[in-house]
Amino acid sequence: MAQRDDSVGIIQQELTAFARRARATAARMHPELSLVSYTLLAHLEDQKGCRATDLAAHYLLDKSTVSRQISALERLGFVERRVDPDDHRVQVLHPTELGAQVLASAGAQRRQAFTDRLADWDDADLERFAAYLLRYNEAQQRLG
Amino acid sequence: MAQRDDSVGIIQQELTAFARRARATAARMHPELSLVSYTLLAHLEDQKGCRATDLAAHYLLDKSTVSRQISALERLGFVERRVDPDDHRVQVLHPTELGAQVLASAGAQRRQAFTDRLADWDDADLERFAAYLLRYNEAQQRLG
DNA sequence: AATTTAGGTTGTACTATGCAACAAGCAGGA
DNA sequence: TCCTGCTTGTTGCATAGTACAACCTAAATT
Repeated sequence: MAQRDDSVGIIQQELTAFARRARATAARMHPELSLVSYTLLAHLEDQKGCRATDLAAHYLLDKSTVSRQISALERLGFVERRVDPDDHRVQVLHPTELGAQVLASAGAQRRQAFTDRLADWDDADLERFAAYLLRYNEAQQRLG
Repeated sequence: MAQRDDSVGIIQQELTAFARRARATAARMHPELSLVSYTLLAHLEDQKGCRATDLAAHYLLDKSTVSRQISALERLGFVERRVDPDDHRVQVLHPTELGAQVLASAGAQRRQAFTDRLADWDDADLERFAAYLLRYNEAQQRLG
Protein backbone atom coordinates (compact mmCIF):
# COMPACT_ATOMS: atom_id res chain seq x y z
CA MET A 1 0.00 0.00 0.00
CA ALA A 2 2.88 2.37 0.73
CA GLN A 3 4.21 1.81 -2.76
CA ARG A 4 0.82 2.51 -4.19
CA ASP A 5 0.45 5.74 -2.21
CA ASP A 6 3.84 6.88 -3.38
CA SER A 7 2.81 6.37 -6.98
CA VAL A 8 -0.42 8.31 -6.52
CA GLY A 9 1.51 11.09 -4.83
CA ILE A 10 3.97 11.34 -7.68
CA ILE A 11 1.21 11.33 -10.29
CA GLN A 12 -0.58 14.10 -8.43
CA GLN A 13 2.56 16.15 -8.07
CA GLU A 14 3.74 15.79 -11.63
CA LEU A 15 0.39 16.41 -13.26
CA THR A 16 0.01 19.49 -11.08
CA ALA A 17 3.44 20.72 -12.06
CA PHE A 18 2.58 20.27 -15.70
CA ALA A 19 -0.72 22.11 -15.36
CA ARG A 20 0.95 25.00 -13.60
CA ARG A 21 3.38 25.50 -16.45
CA ALA A 22 1.05 24.80 -19.36
CA ARG A 23 -0.53 28.18 -19.96
CA ALA A 24 2.65 30.18 -19.74
CA THR A 25 4.44 27.71 -21.98
CA ALA A 26 1.70 27.85 -24.57
CA ALA A 27 1.65 31.64 -24.42
CA ARG A 28 5.40 31.80 -25.01
CA MET A 29 5.18 29.41 -27.95
CA HIS A 30 2.46 31.23 -29.89
CA PRO A 31 1.41 34.52 -28.32
CA GLU A 32 -1.39 35.01 -30.83
CA LEU A 33 -3.28 31.96 -29.61
CA SER A 34 -3.66 31.22 -25.91
CA LEU A 35 -4.17 27.70 -24.63
CA VAL A 36 -7.89 28.34 -24.40
CA SER A 37 -8.40 29.98 -27.78
CA TYR A 38 -6.23 27.32 -29.38
CA THR A 39 -8.43 24.66 -27.86
CA LEU A 40 -11.66 26.35 -28.92
CA LEU A 41 -10.46 26.91 -32.45
CA ALA A 42 -9.26 23.33 -32.69
CA HIS A 43 -12.65 22.12 -31.52
CA LEU A 44 -14.37 24.17 -34.21
CA GLU A 45 -12.18 22.62 -36.84
CA ASP A 46 -12.68 19.15 -35.43
CA GLN A 47 -16.43 19.47 -35.31
CA LYS A 48 -16.67 21.29 -38.61
CA GLY A 49 -18.38 24.12 -36.81
CA CYS A 50 -20.46 24.27 -33.66
CA ARG A 51 -22.32 26.65 -31.40
CA ALA A 52 -20.89 28.72 -28.55
CA THR A 53 -23.13 26.84 -26.15
CA ASP A 54 -21.59 23.55 -27.24
CA LEU A 55 -18.11 24.89 -26.56
CA ALA A 56 -19.15 26.09 -23.13
CA ALA A 57 -20.66 22.73 -22.24
CA HIS A 58 -17.73 20.75 -23.56
CA TYR A 59 -15.08 22.77 -21.78
CA LEU A 60 -17.05 23.64 -18.65
CA LEU A 61 -16.71 27.35 -19.30
CA ASP A 62 -19.26 30.04 -18.69
CA LYS A 63 -21.10 31.10 -21.81
CA SER A 64 -19.93 34.68 -21.30
CA THR A 65 -16.32 33.50 -21.32
CA VAL A 66 -16.85 31.65 -24.56
CA SER A 67 -18.68 34.62 -26.03
CA ARG A 68 -15.72 36.88 -25.36
CA GLN A 69 -13.16 34.38 -26.55
CA ILE A 70 -15.05 33.96 -29.78
CA SER A 71 -15.35 37.72 -30.18
CA ALA A 72 -11.59 37.97 -29.82
CA LEU A 73 -11.02 35.22 -32.37
CA GLU A 74 -13.41 36.92 -34.73
CA ARG A 75 -11.66 40.26 -34.30
CA LEU A 76 -8.44 38.50 -35.26
CA GLY A 77 -10.15 37.07 -38.32
CA PHE A 78 -9.77 33.46 -37.16
CA VAL A 79 -13.45 32.64 -36.78
CA GLU A 80 -16.62 33.49 -38.64
CA ARG A 81 -20.22 33.26 -37.49
CA ARG A 82 -23.02 31.92 -39.65
CA VAL A 83 -26.51 32.50 -38.36
CA ASP A 84 -28.54 29.32 -38.48
CA PRO A 85 -31.42 29.93 -40.91
CA ASP A 86 -33.66 27.54 -38.95
CA ASP A 87 -33.09 29.24 -35.60
CA HIS A 88 -32.05 32.84 -35.60
CA ARG A 89 -30.76 32.65 -32.04
CA VAL A 90 -28.02 30.27 -33.11
CA GLN A 91 -24.68 31.20 -34.63
CA VAL A 92 -22.70 28.32 -36.05
CA LEU A 93 -19.00 29.07 -35.64
CA HIS A 94 -16.37 28.10 -38.17
CA PRO A 95 -12.64 28.71 -38.46
CA THR A 96 -11.79 31.00 -41.36
CA GLU A 97 -9.12 30.16 -43.90
CA LEU A 98 -6.71 32.30 -41.90
CA GLY A 99 -7.84 30.71 -38.66
CA ALA A 100 -7.18 27.27 -40.03
CA GLN A 101 -3.70 28.33 -41.13
CA VAL A 102 -2.83 29.81 -37.75
CA LEU A 103 -4.22 26.75 -36.03
CA ALA A 104 -2.16 24.45 -38.19
CA SER A 105 0.96 26.47 -37.53
CA ALA A 106 0.44 26.61 -33.76
CA GLY A 107 -0.45 22.92 -33.77
CA ALA A 108 2.73 22.07 -35.61
CA GLN A 109 4.78 24.08 -33.13
CA ARG A 110 3.11 22.41 -30.18
CA ARG A 111 3.52 18.99 -31.71
CA GLN A 112 7.18 19.66 -32.41
CA ALA A 113 7.74 20.65 -28.78
CA PHE A 114 6.15 17.43 -27.61
CA THR A 115 8.08 15.41 -30.14
CA ASP A 116 11.33 16.94 -28.90
CA ARG A 117 10.53 16.22 -25.28
CA LEU A 118 9.69 12.64 -26.13
CA ALA A 119 12.50 12.11 -28.61
CA ASP A 120 14.42 9.53 -26.62
CA TRP A 121 11.41 7.43 -25.63
CA ASP A 122 10.96 4.12 -27.32
CA ASP A 123 7.73 3.31 -29.11
CA ALA A 124 6.37 0.94 -26.50
CA ASP A 125 6.78 3.47 -23.70
CA LEU A 126 5.11 6.20 -25.74
CA GLU A 127 2.20 3.97 -26.50
CA ARG A 128 1.77 2.99 -22.87
CA PHE A 129 2.09 6.60 -21.67
CA ALA A 130 -0.58 7.70 -24.16
CA ALA A 131 -2.87 4.91 -23.01
CA TYR A 132 -2.39 5.84 -19.37
CA LEU A 133 -3.25 9.48 -20.02
CA LEU A 134 -6.37 8.50 -21.93
CA ARG A 135 -7.40 6.24 -19.13
CA TYR A 136 -6.75 8.88 -16.50
CA ASN A 137 -8.69 11.61 -18.28
CA GLU A 138 -11.54 9.25 -18.98
CA ALA A 139 -11.80 8.56 -15.26
CA GLN A 140 -11.60 12.25 -14.38
CA GLN A 141 -14.40 13.03 -16.77
CA ARG A 142 -16.47 10.16 -15.45
CA LEU A 143 -16.00 11.21 -11.84
CA GLY A 144 -16.48 14.94 -12.51
CA MET B 1 6.46 6.03 -37.40
CA ALA B 2 2.74 6.53 -37.82
CA GLN B 3 2.16 4.64 -34.58
CA ARG B 4 4.68 6.83 -32.85
CA ASP B 5 3.09 10.03 -34.16
CA ASP B 6 -0.29 8.85 -32.96
CA SER B 7 1.08 8.30 -29.49
CA VAL B 8 2.68 11.74 -29.39
CA GLY B 9 -0.58 13.27 -30.60
CA ILE B 10 -2.57 11.57 -27.89
CA ILE B 11 -0.10 12.57 -25.20
CA GLN B 12 -0.27 16.18 -26.36
CA GLN B 13 -4.03 16.18 -26.51
CA GLU B 14 -4.58 14.54 -23.15
CA LEU B 15 -2.03 16.56 -21.25
CA THR B 16 -3.54 19.70 -22.75
CA ALA B 17 -7.02 18.64 -21.74
CA PHE B 18 -5.82 18.03 -18.22
CA ALA B 19 -4.10 21.40 -18.00
CA ARG B 20 -7.18 23.20 -19.25
CA ARG B 21 -9.29 21.74 -16.49
CA ALA B 22 -6.80 21.86 -13.65
CA ARG B 23 -7.26 25.36 -12.27
CA ALA B 24 -11.01 25.33 -12.31
CA THR B 25 -11.07 21.88 -10.73
CA ALA B 26 -8.71 22.98 -7.98
CA ALA B 27 -10.74 26.12 -7.37
CA ARG B 28 -13.93 24.10 -7.04
CA MET B 29 -12.30 21.68 -4.61
CA HIS B 30 -10.86 24.23 -2.19
CA PRO B 31 -11.86 27.80 -2.96
CA GLU B 32 -9.63 29.20 -0.24
CA LEU B 33 -6.44 27.98 -1.92
CA SER B 34 -5.93 28.35 -5.67
CA LEU B 35 -3.70 25.99 -7.61
CA VAL B 36 -0.90 28.54 -7.46
CA SER B 37 -1.18 29.45 -3.79
CA TYR B 38 -1.52 25.78 -2.92
CA THR B 39 1.67 25.07 -4.81
CA LEU B 40 3.57 27.94 -3.21
CA LEU B 41 2.44 27.01 0.28
CA ALA B 42 3.32 23.38 -0.30
CA HIS B 43 6.77 24.40 -1.46
CA LEU B 44 7.29 26.42 1.70
CA GLU B 45 6.38 23.42 3.80
CA ASP B 46 8.55 21.10 1.73
CA GLN B 47 11.57 23.36 1.94
CA LYS B 48 11.00 24.26 5.57
CA GLY B 49 10.84 27.89 4.52
CA CYS B 50 12.38 29.76 1.63
CA ARG B 51 12.61 33.19 0.05
CA ALA B 52 10.17 34.77 -2.38
CA THR B 53 12.94 34.89 -4.96
CA ASP B 54 13.39 31.15 -4.70
CA LEU B 55 9.70 30.59 -5.34
CA ALA B 56 9.81 32.88 -8.36
CA ALA B 57 12.81 31.08 -9.81
CA HIS B 58 11.42 27.64 -9.15
CA TYR B 59 8.03 28.30 -10.66
CA LEU B 60 9.10 30.72 -13.38
CA LEU B 61 6.90 33.48 -12.00
CA ASP B 62 7.64 37.17 -11.83
CA LYS B 63 8.77 38.32 -8.41
CA SER B 64 5.87 40.76 -8.28
CA THR B 65 3.44 37.92 -8.79
CA VAL B 66 5.01 35.96 -5.96
CA SER B 67 5.05 39.05 -3.77
CA ARG B 68 1.31 39.50 -4.19
CA GLN B 69 0.53 35.83 -3.75
CA ILE B 70 2.51 35.79 -0.54
CA SER B 71 0.78 38.97 0.64
CA ALA B 72 -2.54 37.27 0.08
CA LEU B 73 -1.45 34.17 1.94
CA GLU B 74 -0.19 36.33 4.78
CA ARG B 75 -3.47 38.25 4.91
CA LEU B 76 -5.24 34.92 5.26
CA GLY B 77 -2.88 34.00 8.07
CA PHE B 78 -1.37 31.06 6.17
CA VAL B 79 2.19 32.38 5.89
CA GLU B 80 4.53 34.32 8.12
CA ARG B 81 7.67 36.25 7.22
CA ARG B 82 10.86 36.10 9.23
CA VAL B 83 13.49 38.64 8.37
CA ASP B 84 16.85 36.97 7.96
CA PRO B 85 19.15 38.39 10.66
CA ASP B 86 22.18 37.88 8.40
CA ASP B 87 20.69 39.75 5.44
CA HIS B 88 18.03 42.29 6.17
CA ARG B 89 16.79 42.28 2.58
CA VAL B 90 15.68 38.70 2.93
CA GLN B 91 12.41 37.43 4.34
CA VAL B 92 12.28 33.74 4.96
CA LEU B 93 8.71 32.55 4.46
CA HIS B 94 7.10 29.84 6.52
CA PRO B 95 3.64 28.34 6.68
CA THR B 96 1.86 29.20 9.91
CA GLU B 97 0.16 26.60 12.03
CA LEU B 98 -3.11 27.50 10.35
CA GLY B 99 -1.47 27.48 6.93
CA ALA B 100 -0.13 24.00 7.55
CA GLN B 101 -3.58 22.81 8.58
CA VAL B 102 -5.28 24.27 5.52
CA LEU B 103 -2.56 22.85 3.32
CA ALA B 104 -2.96 19.43 4.85
CA SER B 105 -6.70 19.57 4.38
CA ALA B 106 -6.52 20.73 0.76
CA GLY B 107 -3.78 18.21 0.11
CA ALA B 108 -5.90 15.40 1.54
CA GLN B 109 -8.81 16.46 -0.64
CA ARG B 110 -6.64 16.59 -3.73
CA ARG B 111 -5.05 13.28 -2.93
CA GLN B 112 -8.41 11.68 -2.38
CA ALA B 113 -9.60 12.90 -5.77
CA PHE B 114 -6.55 11.37 -7.42
CA THR B 115 -6.93 8.17 -5.45
CA ASP B 116 -10.53 7.88 -6.60
CA ARG B 117 -9.66 8.44 -10.22
CA LEU B 118 -6.92 5.84 -10.00
CA ALA B 119 -8.84 3.36 -7.86
CA ASP B 120 -9.12 0.60 -10.43
CA TRP B 121 -5.51 0.74 -11.60
CA ASP B 122 -3.21 -2.03 -10.56
CA ASP B 123 0.02 -1.25 -8.74
CA ALA B 124 2.32 -1.91 -11.67
CA ASP B 125 0.42 0.46 -13.95
CA LEU B 126 0.42 3.20 -11.32
CA GLU B 127 4.11 2.85 -10.83
CA ARG B 128 4.79 3.02 -14.54
CA PHE B 129 2.49 5.99 -15.03
CA ALA B 130 4.23 7.85 -12.22
CA ALA B 131 7.62 7.07 -13.75
CA TYR B 132 6.49 8.29 -17.16
CA LEU B 133 5.25 11.59 -15.77
CA LEU B 134 8.48 12.13 -13.91
CA ARG B 135 10.43 11.42 -17.04
CA TYR B 136 8.28 13.72 -19.15
CA ASN B 137 8.51 16.64 -16.74
CA GLU B 138 12.21 16.16 -16.38
CA ALA B 139 12.58 16.46 -20.14
CA GLN B 140 10.34 19.51 -20.29
CA GLN B 141 12.41 21.22 -17.64
CA ARG B 142 15.63 20.29 -19.42
CA LEU B 143 14.40 21.60 -22.77
CA GLY B 144 12.84 24.78 -21.39
C1' DA C 1 32.94 56.09 -0.55
C1' DA C 2 30.72 55.22 -4.79
C1' DT C 3 28.71 52.03 -7.72
C1' DT C 4 26.53 47.87 -8.73
C1' DT C 5 23.75 44.00 -7.53
C1' DA C 6 19.98 41.49 -5.08
C1' DG C 7 15.47 41.11 -2.68
C1' DG C 8 10.96 42.97 -2.44
C1' DT C 9 6.96 46.20 -3.16
C1' DT C 10 3.93 49.04 -5.77
C1' DG C 11 1.82 51.22 -9.96
C1' DT C 12 -0.16 50.05 -14.24
C1' DA C 13 -2.16 47.25 -17.70
C1' DC C 14 -4.08 43.21 -19.68
C1' DT C 15 -6.28 38.55 -19.89
C1' DA C 16 -9.29 35.07 -18.19
C1' DT C 17 -13.03 34.06 -15.74
C1' DG C 18 -17.79 33.82 -13.43
C1' DC C 19 -22.26 35.65 -12.12
C1' DA C 20 -26.20 38.40 -12.91
C1' DA C 21 -29.03 41.05 -15.83
C1' DC C 22 -30.58 41.56 -20.15
C1' DA C 23 -32.29 41.10 -25.26
C1' DA C 24 -33.97 38.35 -28.89
C1' DG C 25 -35.91 34.31 -30.82
C1' DC C 26 -38.47 30.06 -30.42
C1' DA C 27 -42.09 26.70 -28.63
C1' DG C 28 -46.12 25.25 -26.17
C1' DG C 29 -50.45 25.88 -24.06
C1' DA C 30 -54.64 28.76 -22.54
C1' DT D 1 -53.54 34.56 -30.98
C1' DC D 2 -51.04 35.84 -26.99
C1' DC D 3 -48.70 34.89 -22.76
C1' DT D 4 -45.25 32.29 -20.52
C1' DG D 5 -41.13 30.07 -20.28
C1' DC D 6 -36.93 28.22 -22.26
C1' DT D 7 -32.65 28.80 -25.14
C1' DT D 8 -28.81 31.50 -27.16
C1' DG D 9 -26.03 34.85 -26.81
C1' DT D 10 -24.13 39.66 -25.15
C1' DT D 11 -22.89 43.04 -21.75
C1' DG D 12 -21.94 45.11 -17.10
C1' DC D 13 -19.53 44.26 -13.10
C1' DA D 14 -16.21 42.11 -10.07
C1' DT D 15 -12.18 39.34 -9.13
C1' DA D 16 -7.79 36.71 -9.79
C1' DG D 17 -3.50 36.03 -11.92
C1' DT D 18 0.07 37.68 -14.38
C1' DA D 19 3.96 40.63 -16.42
C1' DC D 20 6.79 44.72 -16.80
C1' DA D 21 8.80 48.78 -15.16
C1' DA D 22 9.95 51.92 -11.61
C1' DC D 23 11.24 52.18 -7.22
C1' DC D 24 13.24 51.39 -2.28
C1' DT D 25 16.43 49.29 0.82
C1' DA D 26 20.28 46.56 2.03
C1' DA D 27 24.38 44.12 0.77
C1' DA D 28 28.49 43.43 -2.02
C1' DT D 29 32.12 44.98 -4.97
C1' DT D 30 35.45 48.10 -6.69
